[in-house]
Amino acid sequence: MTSVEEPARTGGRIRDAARTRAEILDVATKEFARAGLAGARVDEIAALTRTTKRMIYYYFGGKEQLFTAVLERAYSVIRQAEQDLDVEHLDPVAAIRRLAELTFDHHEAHPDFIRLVSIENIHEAEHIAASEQLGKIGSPALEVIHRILESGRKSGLFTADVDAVDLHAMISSFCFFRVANRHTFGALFGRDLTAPDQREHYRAMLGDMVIAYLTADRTA
Amino acid sequence: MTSVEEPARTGGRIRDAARTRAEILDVATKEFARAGLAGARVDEIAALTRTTKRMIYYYFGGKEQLFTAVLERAYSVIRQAEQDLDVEHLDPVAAIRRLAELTFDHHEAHPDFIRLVSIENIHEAEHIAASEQLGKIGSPALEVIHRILESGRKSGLFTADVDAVDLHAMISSFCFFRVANRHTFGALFGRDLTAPDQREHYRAMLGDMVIAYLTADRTA
DNA sequence: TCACTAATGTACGAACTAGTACGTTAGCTA
DNA sequence: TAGCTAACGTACTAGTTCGTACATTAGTGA
Repeated sequence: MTSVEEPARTGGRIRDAARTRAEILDVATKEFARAGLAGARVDEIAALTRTTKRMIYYYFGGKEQLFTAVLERAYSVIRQAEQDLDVEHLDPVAAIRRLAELTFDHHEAHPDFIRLVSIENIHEAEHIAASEQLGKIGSPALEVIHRILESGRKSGLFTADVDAVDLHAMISSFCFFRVANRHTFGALFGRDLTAPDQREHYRAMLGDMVIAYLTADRTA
Repeated sequence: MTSVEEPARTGGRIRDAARTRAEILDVATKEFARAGLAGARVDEIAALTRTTKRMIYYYFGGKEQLFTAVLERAYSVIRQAEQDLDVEHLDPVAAIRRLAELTFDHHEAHPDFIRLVSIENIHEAEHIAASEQLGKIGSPALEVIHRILESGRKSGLFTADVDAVDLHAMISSFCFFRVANRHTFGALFGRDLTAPDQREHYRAMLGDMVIAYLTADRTA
């Protein structure tokens, strides 16, 4: 998610509002993810950019607004990935599995996003609530899930009476926990949930779990 | 988890090491859960007790050690609940469901514990790692799960080739996410995962999910 | 009952930290 | 090319925050 590419610096002061803003966001993302909202230091964020603290206040207004901007950009990444997903050509079982894997892959690839969301939950989602961009926009994945569920039930494949939001929660919980809680889980049980050689194991486990739930024999 | 009962104060200074220590722990638990390690204030914790900041340093040494002590006590609660669980008389399916419900109930009843664990993960479990009491002690639930899985597989009921730690992760992820991420989930999707009238719905969903996974038809 | 120590209280300081007042300049536009 | 403004830098402050030096006393054991 690094947005700043060119370190082009010719000597004198360079002016590039977009680049300065993006660089602050990049650094702030790492810093907030590392230390939390209260733990992150505005001075430290500024020091890690090419510019000064003054610019953080100039572009974002303050520490909290900067955090909100960081969150907004982090959420836009997964939303884009969900939007780019194409599962219309797949059968319901394969489609759900594909969608679950998308969440699995995204969360694994973006641990900073996971940390930011954890931190935002400590703050009871007040920044999301205050954000025009993030408030109750839902997720592109929800509509996709909804359509797959419809089709799966119609064909008799899916027996579960579950709605899209709950299924999304089920998928997210597994993917989120695996990344977010890997430290305490590893420290307590001696197992690294994100060990590379176990990746396929957990990826398959997620799919198996969701499909088993959706297709379970419910005649008993 | 409140340990301090008697506010007995006769006028002069009262000395009760155990009570003072416990009161600090009670207040610190709430404060750390509310604001995180960096966000919590030692002065604020002290102000909410009957004693002074000096006592925090006297009994715990510092802010970080106090946080570790808070974590240790919080973990001891769920460990005790797991130890008290008796599922030996149940069939494997009922036993697993009962165990999952125990985690579900505990996490719902102890949101502060969930927040503390989230916070500890932001700090990459460094306090657990440094704690003699918490380092790799595992969980009483693991042995229970192990025995149930053995028995379920032997009887042919369970088809899944899963080990106790992974199943524990599956159960925990659902229960943990539901409480830890309820704020962002609610803000984004407009659904309160911890709404009291949905409690039984999610409790059943967890059990259905785990049992479906364990008993799925894997002949195909 | 006397002395000793664990337990407690007070007051303070050094370092940090978010935010801002004020000054400067690059680069665009008329 | 003159001047205007968005973009940027410096230096500072008011308030906070962790931690501690020092003083005090309740309760216990000899």
